[in-house]
Amino acid sequence: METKKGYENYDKVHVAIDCVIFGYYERQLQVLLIQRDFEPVVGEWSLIGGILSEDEDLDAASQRILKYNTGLDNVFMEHVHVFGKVHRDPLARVVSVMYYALINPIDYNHKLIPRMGAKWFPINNIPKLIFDHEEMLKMAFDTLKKKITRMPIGFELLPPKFTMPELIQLYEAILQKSLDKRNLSKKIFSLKILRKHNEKQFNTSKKGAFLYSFDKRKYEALTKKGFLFEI
Amino acid sequence: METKKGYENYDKVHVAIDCVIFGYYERQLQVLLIQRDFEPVVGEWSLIGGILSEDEDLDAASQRILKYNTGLDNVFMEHVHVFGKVHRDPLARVVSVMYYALINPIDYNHKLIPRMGAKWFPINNIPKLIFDHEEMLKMAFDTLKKKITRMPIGFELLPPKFTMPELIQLYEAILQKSLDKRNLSKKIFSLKILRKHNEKQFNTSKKGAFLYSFDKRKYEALTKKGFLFEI
DNA sequence: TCAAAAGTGTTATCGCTACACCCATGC
DNA sequence: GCATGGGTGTAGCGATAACACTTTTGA
Repeated sequence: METKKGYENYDKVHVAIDCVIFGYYERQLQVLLIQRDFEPVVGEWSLIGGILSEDEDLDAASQRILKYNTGLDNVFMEHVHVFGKVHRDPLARVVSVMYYALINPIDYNHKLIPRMGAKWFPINNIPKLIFDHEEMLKMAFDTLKKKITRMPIGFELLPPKFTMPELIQLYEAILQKSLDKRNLSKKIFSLKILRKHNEKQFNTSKKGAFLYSFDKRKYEALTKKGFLFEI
Repeated sequence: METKKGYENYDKVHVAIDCVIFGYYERQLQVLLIQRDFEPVVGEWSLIGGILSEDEDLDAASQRILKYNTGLDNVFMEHVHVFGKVHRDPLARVVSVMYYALINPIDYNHKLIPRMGAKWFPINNIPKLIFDHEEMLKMAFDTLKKKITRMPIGFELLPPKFTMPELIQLYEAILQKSLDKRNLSKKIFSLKILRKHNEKQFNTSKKGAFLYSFDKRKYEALTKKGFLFEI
């Protein structure tokens, strides 16, 4: 800390939290965005964000901001990067801590209260964003893609019960390429983190597809061992 | 940003940069630490750190802090995580942005000016550290281990010319296990990012080992393609 | 009976791992 | 000539990727 007694002579800055909130519905990966209602960029779209309070843990702030904007808590959320250019926000010096979050549609259909014009946009049709938010989104999306090829975090984006074709379609939506359903389902099954139910879903086919749910305990046992796979 | 005009009503906090600086000498991975000279933890060891100025880019601050403490610039440095618990520093509210840096011994032997009792510690013999710095170090070390199994960043820790046995020994020091020299050298050679020199180094053997240097251009071409390998 | 999606196994290839001997040199 | 570390090739195995047909059922 160089050669000072305490921090009185050092600057303070605003610390923002910006969240790239991913959701999955209509067979597309979507991102929740909000329309700014204050200067200098009224009406433009931005990531969901907020400012850290002095008496608030950083992780608590990210949960608070997510809850305020979506009504959800206990959401999968992970820090990705920090953005700290001096003039990245023209209003003030703001260092932004960027997270991404994964939300599943059942939860948000029931509980989500979109505030201040929050709206879902498909990942391939994102409007112009303020500041460096496009860079943030790109980085978060890259992180999600990289991560999902190594760990089965996709479940966070699906409802509690889902079918194998849905899971595969989700992976295709995220990785933006088609995947071999035999190989992928084999790989997922081999992890033994799914519980098969004796129900079928008939939304998309006459034959119907079996429903599965995600066994969080087995999953956590795996990740503790540092288990990885690759698509 | 919730529903405010500007940021006047929001808190500001100190933003610190803390660097886990890795070096490699005496066949061991080492970490540069510093002895605090101010309250409340005078005499205890800490990571190299400093406070962000209001008119300074975050990345510039990390470079400044590294240069101030080691005399080096143009160093490989990467953000890992942010630590933001309210009371992590008992003196003040400080959000800390943690980086790790890789330094090679030729550079620091020539230029390093250890300040304020900065000292290298072998990774397996780290003293008690202040605040959450042990957690930071653990996370940085884990990140380094994970990263080096996928990308050949090890060169950053070696002098410009190095031998294959040195490179292998470095990997063993980082991953803390012995590796098959045939398989590892094969893998490195297959990347074609090394230039072989017509000189040998006789430090450690009578036969002598060929010197190589790292072809940064070819390496960057690879990483742009997102190339990965695994040890 | 046809259309549309679900479900399921096998084979070939590739990459990784494991493993041991000769080489060059200084002493 | 011997001790020391440097340098190199191969074979077996496991994992991945490629690939197509049968099942179910509603219309």
